[in-house]
Formats: sequence, structure tokens, C-alpha cells
Amino acid sequence: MVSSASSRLGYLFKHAQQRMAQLNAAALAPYDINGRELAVLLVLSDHEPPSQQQAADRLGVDRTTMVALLDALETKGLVTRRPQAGDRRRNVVELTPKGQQVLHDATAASDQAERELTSALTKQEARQLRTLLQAIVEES
Amino acid sequence: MVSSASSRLGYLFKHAQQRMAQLNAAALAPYDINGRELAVLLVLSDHEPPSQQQAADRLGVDRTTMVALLDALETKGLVTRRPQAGDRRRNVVELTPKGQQVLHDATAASDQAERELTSALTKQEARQLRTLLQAIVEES
DNA sequence: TATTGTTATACTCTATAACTATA
DNA sequence: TATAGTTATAGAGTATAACAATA
Repeated sequence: MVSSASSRLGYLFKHAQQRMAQLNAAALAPYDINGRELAVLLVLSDHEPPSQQQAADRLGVDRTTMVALLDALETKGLVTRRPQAGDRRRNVVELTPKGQQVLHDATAASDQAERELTSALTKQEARQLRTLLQAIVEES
Repeated sequence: MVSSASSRLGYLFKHAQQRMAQLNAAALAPYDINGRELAVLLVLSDHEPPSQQQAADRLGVDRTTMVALLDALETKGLVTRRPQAGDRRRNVVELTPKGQQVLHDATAASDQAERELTSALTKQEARQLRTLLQAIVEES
């Protein structure tokens, strides 16, 4: 049915992601973070301040991967770690005021990068692309 | 505007690709190839047999990456390399009969994996997803 | 001089296993 | 015993630099 490499979903997802990463890198450079780090900041701001493990689960990465991500963000002064009151095995991770500011500004910059990526689409098409992707991803 | 990590395009592309890779791995296991190798076979069958560099360009990878990919496919007896008649710096890469058979069968298996990935979508939605992704990727 | 394929090397992202401190 | 965070390590996947053969 589908007979060219460039129309396979695997190829399309991969190259779309690479292009998004490039645009994000350019847009986020002024804030000294990358797209993955912005995703971490977003996870930390989503609901209650999560433990490292909860943050890792929400992002779909291993807890050992989260350690290095948070090390970098902590060094930059964007997040803090402190033992949870009731269970001192856990670290509660929170955004610093600077982290909240960077999150706000960087999200706006990344929104612009997303608009660049979808500049060949109408607004409605861009919305539907996001909706269709969410339907695929949330199922797993 | 968009305020959760799981609704960012970067996150969605990445996780969609990971899920596609998982489904492809399961579907292609009987043919002893992975999704990347299937993409190479597809590129080789697209038009005229290309040189390694042309194949790499079409797939969007470096020529040094293509060397290892073709080494594996050649070991499995799916492709052959021979110097091009007019320019012996180049290797013409072609599918063997076995490579053509594997391409045919593996493509059918991967088509099924793609249908699994998009099982939450209508056929029309799945078609549009592919169309929208192509619009984004082909632009780069 | 420039290009193609190759090799050596290094870098990024990621996960597994083992350690520690806490529970 | 089990869990959260950490560290060491290893495996993909990838690109850059340097080399040989050819143009």
C-alpha cells in the first residue's frame, strides 16, 4: 500500500521530531535550556510538586535519566530538591522563582517554534495534528 | 497556550515514534530486520539503484551511518554492493532477490503495525495524519 | 583538488545493575 | 524486604575527522 520510505509513519515521526528539536533548540537558546528540559519544567508545574520518580513517570523516562536532567536544572538554579516530609526517601522537586520565569518565557518561545514547524498548515490542521497525535500516544 | 508536557509537539512526536518502533520491532522480527533497515530497503527499491551516498541522502542520514546499515543488510544477503561502471568511487547498491522478497513481506507486516498504531483513529483520520506529517517533513 | 566509501572516535540519549538511605 | 535516589556502566544511534581509492 505505502511504498516509499518517506511516507512510512516511523520515518515521518522521526524527521518531524528532529525538525521540532532543531527549531526548539534555536528558540530556547536564549534561556539556556533545551526541549527536554522545558518538558521537565512543564511536568514540575503541572500539578503538585512531584517526587523525582513521579516526574520521570509522567515524562516517560527512567528515574536514572531524571537524575541527570534535574542535576542540570538544579545547577542552573531552575529547580530545587528537598526530602519529602513524610517519606525521606523521596525528593520533592519544585520550580524556583527563576525556574517559573524561565518556564513562562521559554514556553512562549517554544510555542513560536511549533508555529514555525506547522507553518505549512492551517491553524485548524495544526490543531488536528496535535489531536491525532495525542490519540495515538495516550493510548499507550 | 499549551501548558502540559504531554501536549507539546516534541513530546508527541517522540512518543509516537517510540511506539511505532516498538510495534515495528514486533512485526518485523520474523524477517530479521528492524524499521530502519526496512526504510533502507524501501529507498533502494524506490527508483534507480542509488549509490550509498544517494541512499543516505534520501534517508536523511550521514554516509558513515549508511555504511554500517548496508554492512548488516549485506551480511543478511538482502543487498549487494558493486562499483559503478562509469565512476568506480561509487558503490551501486541493489536488492537481491531475497531482499526483494523480504521487502515485500516486511512492508506488509509494517503496514499492519501502522494500522495498530492508528487503531484509535478512523481510516480518514489516519490518512490525514500521514498527509499532515508529510507537509511538515517535506518542507525541510 | 574534490568526491566516495571507509574506519576510528566521540558524543548524546537511554536503560540495567548495584549501591545507600530510608521505610 | 521494598522503595527512592544515585552511580557506574553499557548499548544504541549518530556525527566529525582522517584516510585510501578514484575522479
